[in-house]
Amino acid sequence: MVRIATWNLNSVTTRLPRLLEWLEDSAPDVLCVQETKVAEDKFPIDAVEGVGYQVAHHGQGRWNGVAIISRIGLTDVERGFSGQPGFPDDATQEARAIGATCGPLRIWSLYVPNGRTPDDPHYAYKLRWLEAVTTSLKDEVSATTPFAVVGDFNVAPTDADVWDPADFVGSTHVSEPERQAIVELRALGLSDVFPRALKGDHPFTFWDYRDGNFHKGKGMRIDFVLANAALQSSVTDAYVDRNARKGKAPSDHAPVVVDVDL
DNA sequence: ATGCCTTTCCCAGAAAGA
Repeated sequence: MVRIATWNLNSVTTRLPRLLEWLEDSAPDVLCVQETKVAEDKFPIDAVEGVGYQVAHHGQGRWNGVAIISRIGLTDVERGFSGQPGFPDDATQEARAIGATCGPLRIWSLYVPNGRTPDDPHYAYKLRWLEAVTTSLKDEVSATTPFAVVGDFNVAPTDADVWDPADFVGSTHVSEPERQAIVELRALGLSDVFPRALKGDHPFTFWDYRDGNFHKGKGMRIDFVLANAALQSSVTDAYVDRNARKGKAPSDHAPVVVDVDL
């Protein structure tokens, strides 16, 4: 069994104790993380290596930052992808994508731009970014090698992926162009590995810190695992670990866990 | 209960998140 997971940490520095605890408790073989919020060389690699993992990090100072944490090998690391747009211009690149080979698996950890509001330049950037990552990955998705694109996509693929669609009219994350961009990404031959919810009917992965949204069940499913046929056919279980959203100083995202029998 | 926002810059308050 190989356990794959993705988790937006909202600062690896602040979340380090919880990250180490979660690695020990959940024992993923490969964990992709987002929003490390530290410079490339400031990731707490020693601490993570201390619990038996290798780390590849693509970071920048204050925002963004993605990493792959693996205990089944970590080779052929790629930081960013060819044709990756930047913001506010392409000369200003952000650390939002890292790819690696972990044992039998090729995997990418993505942190898709937020978009802010539909009339914000950041929204157009988000759509360009999704189109570009799709183009870039086209040649890498093979039917036979297990392959996954995981992370924080900042898109709720359907109305069932937000607590109340009425609250999202005119917002980002649910607009048709964003959802279509995810459809196009899946059209490379990737399927959305739909997780079990550990509580309730919706496997939400994000709850805003504000207004007690977690307490009120106001979540969104914006983090997911897209798997090619070779990986999808091997899935034995998938769930959102909402317990990781509880307690003191949690991230605002919960990990998505996928077990495969390769 | 799962609890009213949190993190970064850095030391004050703005920017960002989604």
